[in-house]
Amino acid sequence: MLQHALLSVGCKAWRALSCPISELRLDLTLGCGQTFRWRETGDGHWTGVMGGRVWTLTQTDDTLWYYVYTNQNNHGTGSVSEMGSSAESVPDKRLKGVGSMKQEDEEGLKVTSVHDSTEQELLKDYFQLNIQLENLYKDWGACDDHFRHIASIFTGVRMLKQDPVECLFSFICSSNNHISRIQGMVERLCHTLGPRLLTIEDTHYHDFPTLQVLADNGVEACLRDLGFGYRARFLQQSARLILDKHSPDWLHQLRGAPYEEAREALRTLPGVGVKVADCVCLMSLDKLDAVPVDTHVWQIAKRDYGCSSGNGQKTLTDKVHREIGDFFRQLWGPYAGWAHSVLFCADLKKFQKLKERAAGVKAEWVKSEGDQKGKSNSKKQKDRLSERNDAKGKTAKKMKLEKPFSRNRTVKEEGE
DNA sequence: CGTCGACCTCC
DNA sequence: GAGGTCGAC
Repeated sequence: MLQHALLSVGCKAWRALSCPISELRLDLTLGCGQTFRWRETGDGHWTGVMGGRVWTLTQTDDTLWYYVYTNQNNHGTGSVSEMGSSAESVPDKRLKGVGSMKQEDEEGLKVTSVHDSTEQELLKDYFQLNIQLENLYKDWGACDDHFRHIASIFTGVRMLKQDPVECLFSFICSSNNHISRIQGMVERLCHTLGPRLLTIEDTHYHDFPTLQVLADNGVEACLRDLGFGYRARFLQQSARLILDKHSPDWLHQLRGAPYEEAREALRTLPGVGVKVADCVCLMSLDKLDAVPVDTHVWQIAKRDYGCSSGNGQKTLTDKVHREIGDFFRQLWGPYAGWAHSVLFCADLKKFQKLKERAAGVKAEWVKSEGDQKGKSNSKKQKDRLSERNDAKGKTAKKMKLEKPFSRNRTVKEEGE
């Protein structure tokens, strides 16, 4: 039976990609709620489906290791593609020890020559490794002290370039929901409607369902049975609308459209409001400056940046969405969506333990530098904002920066 | 342009 | 109530 790969057991079967930990942290990047398809199947080992293949990823200091499974030993249906069959049985042999390692090496090389470059490119593309995260962190932190201190702990948080179909339909599921439940829903969605790829240790790995399958009339009832609630209809109707009024690759084509245009196009789909549209733009359509504003991001803007947009309001109106988004775009620039994900990640409950370290670092810093530094910080931030205002020909009136950067804020207790 | 209730299910 | 959207005031 196929088993989840472990680097320590069969490292010769793994392939390596040079990638320092500062450029990518798998735990944060795969666990921050931008994708719902990866699980930690071993210590620091993440297994999931991407590009129609099943992968296990792990990393050491300067290396991203990846293992691509093949369908040999698959106990599922015969509908699995034959792609990669030349690598059959490599996983099992690797995991059984060192006895036949020599032969496996040769086999591994053969496999590598056929698939390695494609799969490596797939991985580079998915993690967008051509974009230098360290440089971006420096830019964002240069005029934003809050960011800099959070970022000193939350390194390597990067945006994935996801498949637009998977991204859209996953985020339609996200309304009124938290990450763990969305994960369960997406898992059931794929298990029920997506083609099976292979089975590892009794876990079935499926690809994401196609638009054609999602658009079927029976899908709503099916998904309601699976606990999707009112989102079941949104999913089916959105798929239907895309196929009827547009085309199967309409979503992909939105990669070539300007941000505003793509955003408005997505909003014509049922179940897609501003927040979901921004998520899809940022996470699958290359809109680097799309900032998805939800209640958490709103809290961050108010609590950590003294942003007063929507103060005294109960709900997130379109106007507040726009103002918060503009606020962060002014602050961070063209990669604002990427920067936002770092703070968003740091606000998640499951990463609070890490954040306490950040708070400690910050406390020491405040202690050693004193209040003067804090004051000049907020000045620096305002300078930066007005610079951007000037550059874009906008008035300072648009900015909602009220109070200076608060240095003694409490660690957030709630949230996912 | 902003508020309100409803929509599903889970904790 | 929840990381939201929709339709009606």
